[in-house]
Amino acid sequence: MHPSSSDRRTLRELLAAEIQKDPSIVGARVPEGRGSRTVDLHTPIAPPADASSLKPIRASDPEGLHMIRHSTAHVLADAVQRLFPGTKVTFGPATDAGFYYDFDSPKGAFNDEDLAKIEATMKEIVSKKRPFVREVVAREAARALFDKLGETYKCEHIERLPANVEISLYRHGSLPGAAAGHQEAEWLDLCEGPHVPDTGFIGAIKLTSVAGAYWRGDERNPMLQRVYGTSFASEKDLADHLKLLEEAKERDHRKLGKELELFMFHEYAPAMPFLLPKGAFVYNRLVSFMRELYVDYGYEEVMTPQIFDKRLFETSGHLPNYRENMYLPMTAEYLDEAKMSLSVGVHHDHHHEYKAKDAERDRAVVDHLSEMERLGLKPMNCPSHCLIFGSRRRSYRELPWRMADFGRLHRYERGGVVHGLARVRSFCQDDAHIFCSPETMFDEIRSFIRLLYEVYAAFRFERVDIKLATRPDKRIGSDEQWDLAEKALPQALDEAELAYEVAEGEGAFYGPKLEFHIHDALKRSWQLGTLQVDYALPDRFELDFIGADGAAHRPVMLHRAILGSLERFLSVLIEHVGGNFPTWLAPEQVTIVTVSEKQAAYAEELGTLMTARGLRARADLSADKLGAKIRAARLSRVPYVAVVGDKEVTNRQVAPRSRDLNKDLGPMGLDAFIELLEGESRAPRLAKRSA
RNA sequence: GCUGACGUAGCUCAACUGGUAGAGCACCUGCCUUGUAAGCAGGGGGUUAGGGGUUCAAGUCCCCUCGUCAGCUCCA
Repeated sequence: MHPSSSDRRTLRELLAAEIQKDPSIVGARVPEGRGSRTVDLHTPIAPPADASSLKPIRASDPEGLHMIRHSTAHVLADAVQRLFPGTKVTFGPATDAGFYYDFDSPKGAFNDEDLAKIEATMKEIVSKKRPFVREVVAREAARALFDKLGETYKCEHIERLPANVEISLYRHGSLPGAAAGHQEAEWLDLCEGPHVPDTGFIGAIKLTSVAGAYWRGDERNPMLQRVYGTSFASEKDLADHLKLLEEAKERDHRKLGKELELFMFHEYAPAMPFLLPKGAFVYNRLVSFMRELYVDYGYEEVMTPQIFDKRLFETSGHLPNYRENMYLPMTAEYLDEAKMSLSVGVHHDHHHEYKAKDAERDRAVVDHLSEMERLGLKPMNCPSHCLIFGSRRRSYRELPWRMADFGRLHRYERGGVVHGLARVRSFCQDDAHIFCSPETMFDEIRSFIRLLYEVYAAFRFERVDIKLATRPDKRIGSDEQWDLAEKALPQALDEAELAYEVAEGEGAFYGPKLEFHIHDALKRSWQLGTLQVDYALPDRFELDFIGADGAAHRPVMLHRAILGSLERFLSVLIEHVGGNFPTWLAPEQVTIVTVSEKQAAYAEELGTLMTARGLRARADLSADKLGAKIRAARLSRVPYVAVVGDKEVTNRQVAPRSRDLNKDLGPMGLDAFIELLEGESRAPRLAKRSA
């Protein structure tokens, strides 16, 4: 399989002239197939016919940063093996934010002190500017080498590598002789690259944390010690990154949720949020915003039960496929246990004390438990919606039917995965299911995408990335159905001129899906919206409608959400705006503060007036001085503070101060100020569609 | 669920190797009558997450339970 090495040359040779001019070149994008591949300077390739097809990568490019980080992971492993002899290495890739390396260390977990020592050693290695060297070895030689070094994980990995893969090693200079972890002059790792030319390209290093991680990510495997870190081409880039982390910490919705009294948690209902008045306001405003849009987009809202007979979830397939996430008050196993301990149905001839009365009582208990055993809390709305659709004969004239539901859902999530409002056990989605004929599916997808963009624009999410998740290996439904569904999704995206990425095989088992990822103010990506095409549930519930031809047809069901979980959306929104809700969402829009107690009556009058006009105003009549009141209002992130002193009382004015401009706007007539607030209170909408 | 760390007043955090639980903010009361990010004084507030153990003595050491955090895995 390997091309003969004689005609291959490294990029260092091929790009020699360019590197001479620009020493920051660390590799290139090399055309391969329809796309391209990132190659470092160490790796020989067959020279392309057209030398200009090699696009140089500099240390400052994203791919260059990736190489820097991957190289830093090697330096990390080098340092760890030097400081903690006996430590075995496993994998150490670069990630979006940095890199990590997983170790099997006889010492166990590393502490902060260890991290500091490791970091110092890494810096020492980096300062030597030692070159990375790539070497191709035969499989057996590699096997023997890592066997000798006692690197059992690497040996296992070599075994798993496909036979046609070239096995390469990367070495870089460690400290002299026996000090190196591998008892070699140079630290080496089984690695396919790419790496920077020398360790000097690593401009700044920071080890951030340690955590346990399973070998190969499988919880049945031994736990390894993962050291996380990040690195950059320069100290300035690192400083910028750390500042961003600091900012993210400041905006953490759990912190702001507490400070701004938006929500709370209690150990009596772990991972189930309590929305306090202010948080509940924002939540309800989100719902009312969606409802306004639903009017224009032709949705109808329904309300459905919380608790169901489990037969519903048998029909829908949730019990077989989703059981571990469902809240079941009583399971068959518990019922059996209860029967055993109550000894119902067991003869008690030798127990005089177990009387007929006891048996009767125990049977009553079991009857009650048996009834409980039939129940389950809904984890999704779709089954109820199928019941509604199927409740009577439907005509094609009723389709498409866009059925919205803000019903509360309960899903059991494992203890380690819950996170503030972002991952909870009790939540609500801006959920809707569109029942339509296969022929109108395309139009529905198109209309949904327009709605989705209108919603995201209202929250000023500037960038949306779309992923198309296609058929997984394990699936239901016919290939024809899948073809149809997988054709409709990209067609709608193409028409809207939206770029997307394909995620092969990541669709739901019942249909392909679109995922909509937004970028927040701190450039972090979150999946919010989703659209799933489903042929399976209509089948399982035997749904049909009478077509124009008088025959029964099976509808297609589109599962769709834009905000996703309202709780999660709230967490994203809080962090996106840093707690500074825009006026239309702010639980309190204006705080009226008095200069002295003399203006109290006027302030109260203003509060009443504005509240009557539908604004959210409050008068702060506390004994604090003006500065203190303004400070308090600013800390609570109110968009406007309306200052009233004697001058304002006399002229029926206010002196507003804007949160977003952080300045005093000067005296303003009362009506003008109310108009300003009313204008900002309307949710942002796109222009109506023409026809 | 697993690995590790953590849990002290409403919030943020102190209390050296076991030796009388504190501060700032917030809250309440009073004084000040105030002009754009903290006026002054006084006061109330704790079974140190819960339970068990070791000890003359436990916030501190050990065990269990619950919860939280960082990861792993999973996901809206």
